[in-house]
Amino acid sequence: MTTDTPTQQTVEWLTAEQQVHWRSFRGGAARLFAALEHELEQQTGLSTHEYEVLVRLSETPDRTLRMAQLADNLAHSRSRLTHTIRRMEEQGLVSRLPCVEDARGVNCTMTEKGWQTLVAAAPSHVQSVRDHLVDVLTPAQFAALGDAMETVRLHLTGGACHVE
Amino acid sequence: MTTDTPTQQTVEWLTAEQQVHWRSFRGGAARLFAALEHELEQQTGLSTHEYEVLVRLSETPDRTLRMAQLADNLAHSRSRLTHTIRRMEEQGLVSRLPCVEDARGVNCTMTEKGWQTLVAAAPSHVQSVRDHLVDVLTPAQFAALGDAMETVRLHLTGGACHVE
DNA sequence: GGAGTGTAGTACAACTTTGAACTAACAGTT
DNA sequence: AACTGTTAGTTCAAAGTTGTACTACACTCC
Repeated sequence: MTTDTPTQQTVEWLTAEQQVHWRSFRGGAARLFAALEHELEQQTGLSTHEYEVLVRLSETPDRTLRMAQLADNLAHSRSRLTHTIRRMEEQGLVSRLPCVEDARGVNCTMTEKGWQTLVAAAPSHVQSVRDHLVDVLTPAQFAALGDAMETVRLHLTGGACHVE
Repeated sequence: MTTDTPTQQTVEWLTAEQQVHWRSFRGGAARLFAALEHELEQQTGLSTHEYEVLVRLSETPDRTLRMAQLADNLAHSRSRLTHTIRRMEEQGLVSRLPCVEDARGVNCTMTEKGWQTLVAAAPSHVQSVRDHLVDVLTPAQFAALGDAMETVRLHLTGGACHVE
């Protein structure tokens, strides 16, 4: 959009250059995530959300996380996570158990099938990430991308939530 | 996930450093887009998709685009765009007219109300983008981000679709 | 030990997105 | 003109997502 709105008070518009960068970012990210989603779905039947759930669980000592931790890590709403985990439970990838320390809580554990599914899916997903992102950029570019987005993330989460 | 899969053939895993960058990127981008979506929704009632539709239309001489062009620009599926435009038409933001040159086609035009809606929404959205992205980074960082994602985008679209 | 407040997770209903199937129209061939 | 293949856009049903409301438990502090 290019317009002069003379009555605007304090908004500082983006420069033409900034607009170009912003669009590249938005468009590139959207297409990248869509491509990764599609390839993972085709090759393994998993959505990237399900894949990420498995990854998080796989990184804990007992392959278990509380629902809320999982939701925070993934930046998903509680409601959305409940649905995702229910579906994954139906597929036998995870199982839910009441939490002993806090009777309100629910522990979500990765099953052996979930683990096998992740091990089977990881190579092709990693390859996709390489193909469309990592290997397309120079190492310095990729590092700069990561650093910049880490700054953005920290700013958004108020410095908390170092996990994701 | 950290595992050694001895039987894997040719997959090159990400280094620890690359994994960190990849997660920062994924997590930062997800949170950023979610935040922008929320703020735009709260402040104007528009979704970012609807906003983007209006932006694209506003940039053409006659505030009109074919459905397919719109879908390509936004990297949305045809089906999704049909739904979005139907909803926007119900709100009076756009209108659809059969295309004269190609009787299969449909021209989507921005109404005056659509234009006014965009003009009213733009300042706060621009401010959000500044607050959470542009002003959080150094100009060099932001430019590098844009350049990197442009490279990613071009790679994904095979160099075509310069518009987005 | 009971009231009030906050947190964990689920259920529900409305809405959005997806992918496949479908209709209509163009374009090239013979 | 009929035949084939392609493109434009919509429709349909299934699946996913959202926000709110709800239940259950925990924490505090009087």
